[in-house]
Amino acid sequence: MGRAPCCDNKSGLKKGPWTPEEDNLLINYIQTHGPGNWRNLPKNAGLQRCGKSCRLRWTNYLRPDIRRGRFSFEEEETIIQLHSVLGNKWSAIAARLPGRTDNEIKNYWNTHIRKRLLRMGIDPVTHAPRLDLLDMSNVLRTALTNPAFLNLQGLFGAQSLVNPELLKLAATATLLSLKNDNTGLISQNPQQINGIMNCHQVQNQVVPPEFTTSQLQTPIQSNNMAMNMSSSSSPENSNSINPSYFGDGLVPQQYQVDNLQQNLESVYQNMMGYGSVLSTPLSTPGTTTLNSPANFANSSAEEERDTYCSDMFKFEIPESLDISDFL
DNA sequence: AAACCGATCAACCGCGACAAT
DNA sequence: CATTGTCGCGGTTGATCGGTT
Repeated sequence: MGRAPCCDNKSGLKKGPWTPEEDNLLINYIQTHGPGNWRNLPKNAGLQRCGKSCRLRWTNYLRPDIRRGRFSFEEEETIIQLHSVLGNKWSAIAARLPGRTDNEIKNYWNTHIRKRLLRMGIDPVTHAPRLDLLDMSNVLRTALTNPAFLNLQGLFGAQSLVNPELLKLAATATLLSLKNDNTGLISQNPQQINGIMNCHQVQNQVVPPEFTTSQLQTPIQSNNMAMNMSSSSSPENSNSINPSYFGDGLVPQQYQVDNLQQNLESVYQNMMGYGSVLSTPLSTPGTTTLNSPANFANSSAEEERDTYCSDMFKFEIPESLDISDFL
């Protein structure tokens, strides 16, 4: 089955990095005879290499039309767009990027673009949002406990990649969690929380009146629960939410926080459309936790490209979630 | 100064596709 | 049709380098 390896560890065949002398031999031979017949080329050119190694060296490094240097924004955008369509078809992608080799693109993807997409919450395999609700809650919690860290306008702001629905669910879950914890963080940080809940409203200018159940096919829908939390809370019970939160009032009088949190997760999974990213088999394993505090603290020059790339992954569902009365 | 660590990228390896015989 | 040989692709490795401790 198949063929015998081209480079069968024959004695005398060199491996490893190419020397300038070897490069010159290969270049001179190909300039004279042209590429092709890679199996016989090294013998004819006087190289102690296998044909495969020669072909690789030529196509990936010595070819005169190879374009060296940093990838431009346009090239990077092209790579991402093509990858979303073609997947790991590096040669097909390279065919659309003059002067770039498949190996170069593959390396650049794995060392730069892939990491950037992960940092942006985009699964580099599926090109779909990869938001971990629980991690999001951790981020928000960290923001509340460390206001100096809080730059949510930038975090979720004008170039946000995060589905605003999802963001608000995460924020809500966090707030509910904090409320449940009786940490006092909510009452201590009303401005920050308002910032969390309103930051997307600011950026989108257009804000639908409420988060309607028609947008969600979720367990919450069966409870007739809308996510509009603009009504007043039930001060007498810190673990309950006033029924008026849930829209048409067909919900139980006391909707426990635990149930709401469960439903939030269900909403999240349904909104994502392809199951939870917590368990999606297509998600890249071993990846950096999305939007972890460390990642934000370590913003670097590459963040410029985060902004640049973000337009390709924007969502279009601006919503607000007024929780002012909930505080 | 040395050790360590992560990032980068050239090069290798195995395999599938396909052409030639 | 089966076998063999070549090419090219995609995944992976490992050497090197720069930054950090």
